[in-house]
Amino acid sequence: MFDIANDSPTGASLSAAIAAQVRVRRTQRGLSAAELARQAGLSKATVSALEAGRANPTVDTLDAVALALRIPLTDLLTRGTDPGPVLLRGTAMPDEGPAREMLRRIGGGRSVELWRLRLPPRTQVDGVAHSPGTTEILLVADGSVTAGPAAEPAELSAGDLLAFAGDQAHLYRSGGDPAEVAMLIASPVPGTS
Amino acid sequence: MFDIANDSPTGASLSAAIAAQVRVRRTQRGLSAAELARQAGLSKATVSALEAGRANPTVDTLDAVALALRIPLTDLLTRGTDPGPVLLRGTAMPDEGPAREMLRRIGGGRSVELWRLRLPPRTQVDGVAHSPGTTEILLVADGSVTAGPAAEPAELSAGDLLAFAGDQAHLYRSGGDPAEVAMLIASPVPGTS
DNA sequence: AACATTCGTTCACTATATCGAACCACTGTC
DNA sequence: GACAGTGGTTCGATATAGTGAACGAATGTT
Repeated sequence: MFDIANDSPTGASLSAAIAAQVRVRRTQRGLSAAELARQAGLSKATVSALEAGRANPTVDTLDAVALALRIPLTDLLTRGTDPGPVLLRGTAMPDEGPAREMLRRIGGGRSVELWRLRLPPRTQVDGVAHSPGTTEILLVADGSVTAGPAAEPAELSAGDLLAFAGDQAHLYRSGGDPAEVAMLIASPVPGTS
Repeated sequence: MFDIANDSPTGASLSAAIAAQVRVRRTQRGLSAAELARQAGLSKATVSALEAGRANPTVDTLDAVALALRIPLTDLLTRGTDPGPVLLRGTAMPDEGPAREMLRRIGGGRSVELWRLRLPPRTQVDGVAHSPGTTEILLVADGSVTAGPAAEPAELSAGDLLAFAGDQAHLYRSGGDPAEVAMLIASPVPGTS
């Protein structure tokens, strides 16, 4: 069965992520912790605990911090994601009721390209390795293809979905029939870091 | 001057926004408040207060709720819904040779989520309006669906691709057969400008 | 040198977010 | 009817997030 990777593993790592975010964005802005506390209308103790990762702040305090840092609230909650490939077969979902499940979130600062790839029978296309951090997502619309990292390609048929890191050698190869694939390339924008 | 538009106008409305989000996403998932509390490991009182908009939850509780709802934590904090319809219909590819064609490029500074949506026959799911600037891309893997902006949905069948602005009311509705849709949500990261 | 600021942490106290239980409304089921 | 189960709200009790003050350490000022 498919264990869909949720990027929220533990609550503990959440406060750690918040701590890192706050500290980074604060120093980026050239603020001292005391000054941040002042501008946010919080006590120094709160900010100190926040950045030490031993806090479980309320949304109000987080909002105050975000406002003082001039960043959107959600930016403080982005956790580091370093996923492996996601392979989703056509029948992976449970049977009952309507279902909507997130398979993967790709961090901010991305440029997204949407491609459509058509392969005549028995054709192979070698994908160029993109810049580090690039994620490719394939959705097989018709036919069947062998695609993915060159080291470990996957057999896909219509309805299958594959997400993998695009910063390595990869390929798309059709079988006996023509194949159509929707491809999405999410690459990091070089400037945001 | 550049006052970075924080999507948190007032601190008070924040809890209201969270309340609305939680309630909508919960009913969408067909959960009762009691069941949500159970799955999230919270007390019914907490969930009740949350949905009543008279709570200032900690990130841990919010995270628990988001996890139980199978949605990213930040989705509970998004607020503001603006229109701006854009529709792109993926049609047939040319016939000869291998082809790789870029259909659309979405500007940088995006966060990308990959979802899978499964619809039993004759089922409608109302999509929650995402933050402004969000783009949704649907690829119908199986069956046929009527999807898109609520004001102007499109008829899609297997292999069809639809991209539209997700920051408005939208829907996914299946016909007589069950449908499977891969859904991609590209949302702007407001910190980058 | 002594003094004044500012920074960041730690501590007891207060405010409050969460819990557990009680409660009422509603829906079956016998 | 009585009864058991679920859903949602309200209310004290409790755990804890936040505060305010004190502290040592740096740094600058006279």
